Amino acid sequence: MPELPEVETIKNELLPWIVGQSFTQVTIFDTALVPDSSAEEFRRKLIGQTIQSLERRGKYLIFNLANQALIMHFRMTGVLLLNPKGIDRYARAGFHFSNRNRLVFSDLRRFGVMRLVENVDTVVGKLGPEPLSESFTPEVLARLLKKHHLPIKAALIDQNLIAGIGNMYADEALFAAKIHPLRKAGALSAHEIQSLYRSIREVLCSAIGNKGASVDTYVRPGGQIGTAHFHFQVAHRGGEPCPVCHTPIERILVRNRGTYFCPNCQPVTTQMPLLSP
DNA sequence: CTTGGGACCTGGCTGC
DNA sequence: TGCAGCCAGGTCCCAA
Repeated sequence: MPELPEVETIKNELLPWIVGQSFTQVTIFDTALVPDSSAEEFRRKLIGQTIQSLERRGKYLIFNLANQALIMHFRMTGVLLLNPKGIDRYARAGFHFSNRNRLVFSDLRRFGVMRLVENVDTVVGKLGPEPLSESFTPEVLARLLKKHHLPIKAALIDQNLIAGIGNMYADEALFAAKIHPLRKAGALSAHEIQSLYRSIREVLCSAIGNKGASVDTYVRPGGQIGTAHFHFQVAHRGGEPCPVCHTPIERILVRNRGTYFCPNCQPVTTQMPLLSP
């Protein structure tokens, strides 16, 4: 499932191929992909436009055009393939560019969405801060979590609080910070928030370094897998021994989302600091 | 306002 | 062997 590291990888690897190019041909195979307009209108508006720049905001990929932006969201199973050999059965849209490169949006579960907007804020305006930006500090994180009573796991994946963290990286960050996923967001200590802040940034940076996690259908634009999932400590590892203490990793539901954690390393209650004898 | 739960979608897996 | 039923999860929508 493309979360921040996966979309960041897609952006980075696509950038040299399509920035400065214009759309010469657009084909929509699945009209559900463009909920805001007809396929024909979408096609007509896009053809001839030049891509000025490519950026990521949260889990959104933004193609900046002259006076508009094409915004894609991959949801769970969407992928962008650069010059694929053939068209697979899950292809939802195809793009041709002036330099003869092709891009195919493929999406098994059909949750992915593309929008063409004048103002990107109509789509990404309510997103919380970018966790890897300079302006995201432990103080900002503390302020965001302060007044909330929801489980910290639910807070981390709420895009309006912090942008880009999804189910698997939330579990990884909480494990690294030794925080139980059901702890109340507003009840974390200053020390725990410091630790969580560092863990979020380390987990995301490391995943970007590994070009994302290919746990579902995610592959990079060239078709190669990302390797971040090989380094997962708890995510999708229910029943396996914790890499730190060997306690079996548990799976619970938090807000109806599968949540993996180590019951020993991430205790429900805050541990009192040990006093030396 | 905040929080929680279901819907959407389809392939893969489990169990009868 | 066949197939019903459940599960995966990002976001939207609605209810409490």
